[in-house]
Amino acid sequence: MIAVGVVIGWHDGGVDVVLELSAVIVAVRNDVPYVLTVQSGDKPGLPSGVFDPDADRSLDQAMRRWANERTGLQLGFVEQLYTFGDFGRDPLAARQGERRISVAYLAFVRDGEPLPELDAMWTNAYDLLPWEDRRLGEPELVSQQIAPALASWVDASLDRDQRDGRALRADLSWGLAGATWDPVRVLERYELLFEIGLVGEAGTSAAAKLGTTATLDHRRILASALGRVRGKLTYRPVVFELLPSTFTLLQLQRVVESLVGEPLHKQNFRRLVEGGGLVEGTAQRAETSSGRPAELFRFRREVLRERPAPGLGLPGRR
Amino acid sequence: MIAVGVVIGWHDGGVDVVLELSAVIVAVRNDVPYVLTVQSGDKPGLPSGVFDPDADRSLDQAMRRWANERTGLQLGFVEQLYTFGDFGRDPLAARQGERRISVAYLAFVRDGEPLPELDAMWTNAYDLLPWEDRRLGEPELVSQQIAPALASWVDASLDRDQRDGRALRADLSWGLAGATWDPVRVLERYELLFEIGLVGEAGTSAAAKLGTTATLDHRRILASALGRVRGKLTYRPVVFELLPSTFTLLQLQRVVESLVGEPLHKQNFRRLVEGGGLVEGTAQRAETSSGRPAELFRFRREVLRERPAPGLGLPGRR
DNA sequence: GCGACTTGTGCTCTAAGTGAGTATATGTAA
DNA sequence: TTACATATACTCACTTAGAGCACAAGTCGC
Repeated sequence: MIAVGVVIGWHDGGVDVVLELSAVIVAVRNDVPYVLTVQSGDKPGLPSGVFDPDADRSLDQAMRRWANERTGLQLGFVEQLYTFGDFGRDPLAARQGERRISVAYLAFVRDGEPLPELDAMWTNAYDLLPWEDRRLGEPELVSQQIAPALASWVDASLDRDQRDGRALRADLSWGLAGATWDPVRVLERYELLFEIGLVGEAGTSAAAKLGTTATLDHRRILASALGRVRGKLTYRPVVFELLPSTFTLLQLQRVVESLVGEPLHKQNFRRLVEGGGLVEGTAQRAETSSGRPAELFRFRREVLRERPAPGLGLPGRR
Repeated sequence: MIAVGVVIGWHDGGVDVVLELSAVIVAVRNDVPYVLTVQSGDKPGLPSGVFDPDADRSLDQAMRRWANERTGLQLGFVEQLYTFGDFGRDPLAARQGERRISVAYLAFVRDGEPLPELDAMWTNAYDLLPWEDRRLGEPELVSQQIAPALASWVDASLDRDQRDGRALRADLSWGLAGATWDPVRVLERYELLFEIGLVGEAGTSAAAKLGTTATLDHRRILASALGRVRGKLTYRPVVFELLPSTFTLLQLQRVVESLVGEPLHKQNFRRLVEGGGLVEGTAQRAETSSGRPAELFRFRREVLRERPAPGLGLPGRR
């Protein structure tokens, strides 16, 4: 038996286990959250590769090195997301008798980083998950396609119990029937769409596939990542890893909005951010095209010392 | 080459990769948070085992099945925690040319579940992490051993920058110098203790080893788990997975306190929990030994529909 | 039966935080 | 100079959180 690449896993009658790393690398530019993707066959996918135990002392380190080698990017914030190991997540590998277990990572790079080489490119995260962008209000595809599909899925229940369960899930994750839309529940929403066959990955040949279909379960991984980012924003000052060292408050707000997918109240956002001690003004002003020029701010590291969970406890919408 | 057990990983000049699962199984009884441990040599460790790709379709499922086979327990809430893969986390395996990657899970079982068979036993989580229990105020070992050790570690810095960095880390994670103690930062605290050699796992032969030493990095895993539990409590109604179907508000409060490691304000706790619609009274009262008998409450499932993040947004201490 | 004690439960008061605006400042472009 | 656009200050009503008082309803010892 000869190892091809790094064959990890060998098991009597059964399948091999291969451990790989996947990365959701995020950058924001012009109010658009981008994810680094590579072309994988005819579909986009996340950069991923087999973990080499000889090269790295830790998974985090493996992540950084490998991302750098592969794309030339210098990662800022890096955090492990989740380990995906469902049977069937990689049918191709399965056919070759492999079980691919993927440790997914979330990473940020600042706008302005050199463009990645190779076949990698930046893809608008909302091309992949269009229903998550509500900055201009609820997108049409929610009311026109998703809501009706959810309704008929609920109706197709076999009994009362199942019906209640389905209705609850649908309402909760999509903020229907009086429930509040929770920006964080990205994964729940994706999984529901998967279940009712509205995304290409589900294998349904229906015409109504929402968003750009990605390889394997990479959109699911992206959904986890987006949910994590949205949650993290509120209790850790991670946005600043996406911004240049100085920025205007509106810039900051736009980046947050692009990630959260909802518009924020400008004055209150400013109050939270300034009052919360997250930023401090430099005396400089930004050069501007129209309107009153804004002051440039910088992140205040000291805030970490003062407050237990210094995030942008998001102000209400609008 | 013959597989012994499940050899996962085979690689030219290098080490094999073995994927395993570890479980932090939590139950609360008599105001004590217990963790299921197995004896591993002379030290306690978390139950863990190699992942068998042939047996299970998903890691979660593998977790449940395997925990049930191994301990006879029926798990309630189950959640993936983190994947640990640092070089050196399992020196024994390393000597045999293996790299053991462990996917750690957090799980709850209700008090009253049959005691596990085999060599498994319930261990007080605060025997392993004694500095995390502040229900009776800050434990002595913090002021007597940890704080001084941290201080001299800070003093031993090479330059100003390092000193500032160390001081910040110490203050933040331990709530010193005006910072607030954050119950969630369990992992940060453990890692700091590890770094300054106050825990047995660090290999230091010093007399001042705090808490019961566990095998490998299992205490680190436990620390992640405890941090996760504490965080989760505030925004998801997970405590109820640890309680019987009906309970008094004080019982509920005690369970929360035991996990959070801090005393809570009784009246405000009640207000939060009742006012937040998390529970509803049954008309029954609990049989009591002394004092006015309390009403029995049950968890209100409907709260999920009403509020976006129904946790016990902990009331202030005391 | 009565008071001491224990636990449960209702309510108040204050400070701080949030949502939603109005008003004013300070720039650019026609 | 006016129209416009953005930045920034400030207000006000309302909700939530921290802290504590007061009273209710049991048990226990005498």
